[in-house]
Amino acid sequence: MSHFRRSGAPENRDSFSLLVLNVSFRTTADDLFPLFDRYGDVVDIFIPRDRRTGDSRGFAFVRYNYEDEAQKAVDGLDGRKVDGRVIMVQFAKYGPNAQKIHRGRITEETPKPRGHFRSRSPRRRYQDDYRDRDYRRQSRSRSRERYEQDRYRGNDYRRLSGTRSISPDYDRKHTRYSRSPAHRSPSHGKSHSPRRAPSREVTPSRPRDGRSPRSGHP
DNA sequence: GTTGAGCGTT
Repeated sequence: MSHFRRSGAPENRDSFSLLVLNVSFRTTADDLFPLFDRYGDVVDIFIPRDRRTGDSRGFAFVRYNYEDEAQKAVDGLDGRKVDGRVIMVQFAKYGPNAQKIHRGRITEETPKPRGHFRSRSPRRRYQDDYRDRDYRRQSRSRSRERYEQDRYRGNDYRRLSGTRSISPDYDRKHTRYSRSPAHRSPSHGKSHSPRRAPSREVTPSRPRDGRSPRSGHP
């Protein structure tokens, strides 16, 4: 049978995705590739990462062309120790594979009893927030090839987040005011008051200013 | 430097 396998084949909707859980936060796709590739042809490996920190979330997705290979990987890599942590490999349930998800609820064939859904993680909540308003800024000029290369090549996703500061304004202000002691007397900070003479003798015992000594405080 | 149930992107 000369049947060339092509992406999107009717036999396989897209590809069988495997969900790898319990993986270390430092584990990258490159680390999982050689492990999963040994059991079959890995189409692609994707590891969801946080957009803020850029760190992995602790799980990865591995795509196989055939279910046989995927099953083999599950049986061989499930329970295997990777990066010092025991990973759990199982078939992905949700995602592009299902393609029939309705707001977290699977409207497609659900092998699981209805009425019961696993609760979501609190970490996913913030992701939904920025995800609705940040994806639009992404440039579509990128090609898929470039994405793959970047993904496999970029082992240092966290490096970019390392140069991040708490706040750009904070640094500027801090540098500006760093020249003079920030902890000054409260009266100096309110020297803007016209009724008081700045940079002068602060001795209240001098009525020469024509000001009462008690006018310093309400 | 940290954490640990879960289901994903161009």
